[in-house]
Amino acid sequence: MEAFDVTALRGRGLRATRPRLAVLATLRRRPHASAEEVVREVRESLDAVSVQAVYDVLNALALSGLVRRVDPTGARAARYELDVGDNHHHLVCRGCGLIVDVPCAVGHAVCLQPALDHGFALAESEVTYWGLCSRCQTEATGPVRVTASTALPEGPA
Amino acid sequence: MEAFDVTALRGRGLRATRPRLAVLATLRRRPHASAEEVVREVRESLDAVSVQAVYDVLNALALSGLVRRVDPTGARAARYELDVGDNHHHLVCRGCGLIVDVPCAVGHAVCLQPALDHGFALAESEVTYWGLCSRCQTEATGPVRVTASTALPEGPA
DNA sequence: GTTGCTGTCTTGAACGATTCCAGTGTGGGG
DNA sequence: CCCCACACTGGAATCGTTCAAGACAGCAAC
Repeated sequence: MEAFDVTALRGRGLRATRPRLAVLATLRRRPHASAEEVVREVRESLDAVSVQAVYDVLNALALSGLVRRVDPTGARAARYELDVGDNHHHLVCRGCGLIVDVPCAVGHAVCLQPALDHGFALAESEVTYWGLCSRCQTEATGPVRVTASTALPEGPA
Repeated sequence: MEAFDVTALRGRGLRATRPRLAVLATLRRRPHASAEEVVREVRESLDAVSVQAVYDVLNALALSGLVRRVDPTGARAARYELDVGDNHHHLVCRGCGLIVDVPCAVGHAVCLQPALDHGFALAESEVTYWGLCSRCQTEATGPVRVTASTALPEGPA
């Protein structure tokens, strides 16, 4: 695991430093961690790591494609996950902010091709499903954080 | 237009105030405006409107479903648009941040249903297409703001 | 038209996530 | 093993957004 990360980093021309390896290990353990969570977790294995170092590491890893940055509309802080290259999508709970991975719904490129491309060179498409997780459904008292448009009754999306 | 907005506001139990009407007019003229742009534009028709008033208005309108808040991963500031209820998607330029509306690509509910719902009660799905707009494709010198994962070669999304 | 209540706007300050800067250190190719 | 470019540290700044308290103004009732 360690060795794997070391080669992954070197393969992209990045040095294999302790903070970087710790960040990768953290994201493997906890996908969708916020920068703050990463800092907390990394500090449990390494004595002193600055917040800025973590941001720097996350940016460097995101730039090199090892890490994917996700920030759902309305979330306070960005989340990070290892970029495993499967281009999965996310299911986000409007109640508690829980993020769950879901594989591509359809298995073909239909989601990648918008009806009109307006002259864009398309690189990627990203799908976010919004809803309420099972726990927030039962606890109607959960913190409700309505951020964007309200519920959609049915139909095409 | 004015009258239409007035009834729309009152219909949701909101007062029809000048700042609110001005914000709605601004968003009709410029979809995907940031809060700052809205402030600037609104101040051209109204003498004095505070930044906080605009944020308050945008939040109130978003909560009532008249306005949709969009913030693409990596964007500094959130964007706002009138919620016309057609649940369209967005095409975002990685170069300059330009946002363009696209109708739902497929016209059926395939995008709304992830393969696994993990017990979630789904409310909505949101698709963001990433790429380079035609201008940024020609100007290779444009500001490149890589934020999340890097380009995806092909295949399912 | 006037009055009064309540929801809105204003001013001013705070907050949290992220970034910038300058200096120190350390990984790893030579 | 040595050196230096790349990484990390600490501190401060920035930027979008929100909070709080008080002044103001829609609009419903009279």
